Amino acid sequence: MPTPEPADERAWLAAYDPRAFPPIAVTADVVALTLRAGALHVLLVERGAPPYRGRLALPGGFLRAGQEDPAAAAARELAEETGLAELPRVHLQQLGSYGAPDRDPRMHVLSVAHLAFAPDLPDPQAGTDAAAAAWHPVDTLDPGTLAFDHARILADALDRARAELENTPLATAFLPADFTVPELRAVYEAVWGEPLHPGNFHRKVLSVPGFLEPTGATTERGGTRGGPRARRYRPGPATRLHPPLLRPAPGPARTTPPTAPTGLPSTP
Amino acid sequence: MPTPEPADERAWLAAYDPRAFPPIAVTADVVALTLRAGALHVLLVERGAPPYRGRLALPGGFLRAGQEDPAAAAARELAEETGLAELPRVHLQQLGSYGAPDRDPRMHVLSVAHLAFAPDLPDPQAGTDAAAAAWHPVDTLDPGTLAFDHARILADALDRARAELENTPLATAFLPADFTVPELRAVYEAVWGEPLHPGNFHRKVLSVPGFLEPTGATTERGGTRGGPRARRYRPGPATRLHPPLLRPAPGPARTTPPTAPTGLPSTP
DNA sequence: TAAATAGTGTCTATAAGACATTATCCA
DNA sequence: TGGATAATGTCTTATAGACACTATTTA
Repeated sequence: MPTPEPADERAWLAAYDPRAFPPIAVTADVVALTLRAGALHVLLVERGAPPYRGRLALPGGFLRAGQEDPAAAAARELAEETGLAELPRVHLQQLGSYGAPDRDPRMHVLSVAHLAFAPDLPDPQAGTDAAAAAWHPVDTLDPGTLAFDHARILADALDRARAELENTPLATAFLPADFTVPELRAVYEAVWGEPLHPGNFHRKVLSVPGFLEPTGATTERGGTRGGPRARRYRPGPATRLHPPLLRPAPGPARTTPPTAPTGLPSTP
Repeated sequence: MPTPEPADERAWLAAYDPRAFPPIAVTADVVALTLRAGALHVLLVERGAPPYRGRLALPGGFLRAGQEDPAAAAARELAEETGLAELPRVHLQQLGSYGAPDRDPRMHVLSVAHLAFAPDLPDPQAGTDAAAAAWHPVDTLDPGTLAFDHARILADALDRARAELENTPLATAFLPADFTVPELRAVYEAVWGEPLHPGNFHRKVLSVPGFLEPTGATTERGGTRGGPRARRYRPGPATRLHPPLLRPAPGPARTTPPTAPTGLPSTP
């Protein structure tokens, strides 16, 4: 710790007693993504109090100091907003923290943003705390309507999700405990926003060791418009995909992605 | 940003009055990595006050509430600890936040960890605030000696750095403004901890569009043990490497990496 | 029966890795 | 002159993607 200068007395004191510092509030926010009818949806709440009253925002709330870490707070907030007492098969991971001093007009608030992926979740229950929450399709959503810097957080979350689909078995988090290869392909197509070659995708996902394990069962019926029954699989033990499932090249030479390279805020 | 409604100020102020909640302190910590004599080093400080007095820790400090975001605080702390008034060519990015309630015995402290990469930096100046700071080789460092949960943060940082080398031009952040391909290879070998094939590496990095740009110049002298002069390059405009520079396969089928897939803490 | 789809086969261009070769420079 | 090294070339194997094809099921 730096030696104090006279002008820095308060900082010096705080180095030994953090309680002497002016407070910063800490929240846990959640970008909850799910697939509904083949389209990617995000859970948003309508704010009932200022600031940004009436605007859409990511679900979230303040950490219970001394009681929970950010991940636990995010899980709690998600359960409250969806009205689900228990969160089945929800994959939760940290996205990053957003702490610009003026991002909340009330005071300095640092938000630890999380990503949550889940299979098709029901609509939030009416008549509960979650009454103001609803699933919104991400591709028809106007980012300008979001409160605070939540448009930026959502954009980073989508970037992160798209990137993780390449290197981790994350896509299985959008599906029930067992699923078919075409269903898995639908996840990739919905998140990446582009069609994939059915045949090549099929061969490729099955060639990644530890990604999928056959259950031995097949679907009860064929596709709604015909076709044979598909084999069912469950997620394998792999936590990284080797080799990765790379996205189709977005162009001859893409050199400038829309946001930060890692999906996290960075400074030069 | 729309302005908040000047509604019932006391109502929401009371709801969010920091004194109504047990406070959470926010720090910005930095995992600063540099290459010295071909080996990866991390900047650590010896703590001069409890808790963990005398133990090694990552440099960091409390955020100035209402004045700076985590990235700015991290840059400030790094400058203070290295004794450098200015940080030349330092690449700073957020790693993730660590907020377990008991990670600091004094109170609930949330740490926003950052990664900093820089070319060979000088030793911290004696006689300054940075007197207690020093560079430590990461491969001979005993993680058990680190204070708080900094061993975990360091491990996550190294995982992140190793992964980013595959997909981003991050390696150039360890080198001066212009460099040679063998120097770049030395960065990859030091961070990944394994030798790379010189010929194949050379051809591969030059094949990635936007990664390297020739300056037209060469080194003044050949290698210390002979060999021709090497051509010099500067970083190109690419922010993502297409195709990525994948690490040599760590084994026939690695299914369980040491920590979280993304280098960020996650919960099931 | 017609259409759609699961799953497999085949071919080609490209890339990765092992290895060899040449040219250049230091001691 | 010998040894080390930058840079390039060659060869083999693996992979990605385009496309074709068969089998199965629904309407």
